[in-house]
Amino acid sequence: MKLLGTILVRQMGRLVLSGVIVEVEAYLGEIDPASHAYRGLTKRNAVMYGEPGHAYVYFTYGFHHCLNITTEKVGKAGAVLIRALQPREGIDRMKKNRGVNKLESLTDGPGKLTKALRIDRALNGEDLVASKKLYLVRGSGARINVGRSARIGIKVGLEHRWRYFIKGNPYISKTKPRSENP
DNA sequence: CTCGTGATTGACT
DNA sequence: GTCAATCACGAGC
Repeated sequence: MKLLGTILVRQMGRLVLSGVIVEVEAYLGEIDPASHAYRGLTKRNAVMYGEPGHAYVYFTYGFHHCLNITTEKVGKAGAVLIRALQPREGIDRMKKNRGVNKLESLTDGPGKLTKALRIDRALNGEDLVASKKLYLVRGSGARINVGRSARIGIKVGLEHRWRYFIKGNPYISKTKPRSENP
C-alpha cells in the first residue's frame, strides 16, 4: 500500500499536527461485505463514490470518528481506513487532545488518531490534495517492511487480508483481528 | 499480563 | 428497533 510511510498533516491556523501513516486497511464496495458501500450508495458513504484522494470521515459506536481516504474513480466505491499514525509534529498538543501521556498510545487506533488530530465530520469530503486543513505529504521514500493480515473489528469479509502495516513499528494498533467465530 | 464489557450517537432496515 | 471499520477500564489470572 503506497500510503504507508506517507505523512498526514492536520493544520489549524498556526497549529500543525502530523504523523506518519503506519497502518491501513482497504475497503472496496460491492464485492466487500465489510464495506459501508456493500449495499450500495447511501447518504453516509456518498464520499466513497466520489473522487479519489478525498477524506471519508464517519462516526461510529457513539464515540469515535474514523478517517478514510478514497481511492477509486468517481462512481466506484473504495477507500482506505487509516488505522494508525506515528506522531511527528505537535505531539504535546496531541497528548492534550487525547488526555494521555504515552507516546505509543497516542495514535495507535482509528478512533484515537482522529481524536488526537481533531478530525470530525466537518472534514468529511475534504480534498486531501487541495486542502489546507488536512492533507498528505509524500514520505521520505525510505524502504519499509510491509506486513499484512486480516482486517480488524469486522465480522464479515475476513477472507480478504487487506490490512497493511509497517512491520515492527511500535505505533501500529495492538488489537487483533477476530479469527474465530463465537 | 489478558479478557470481558459498558458507553452512546447516528444511520440503516 | 438494531447494530456498528472502537476505546477505556476493571476483574481475574
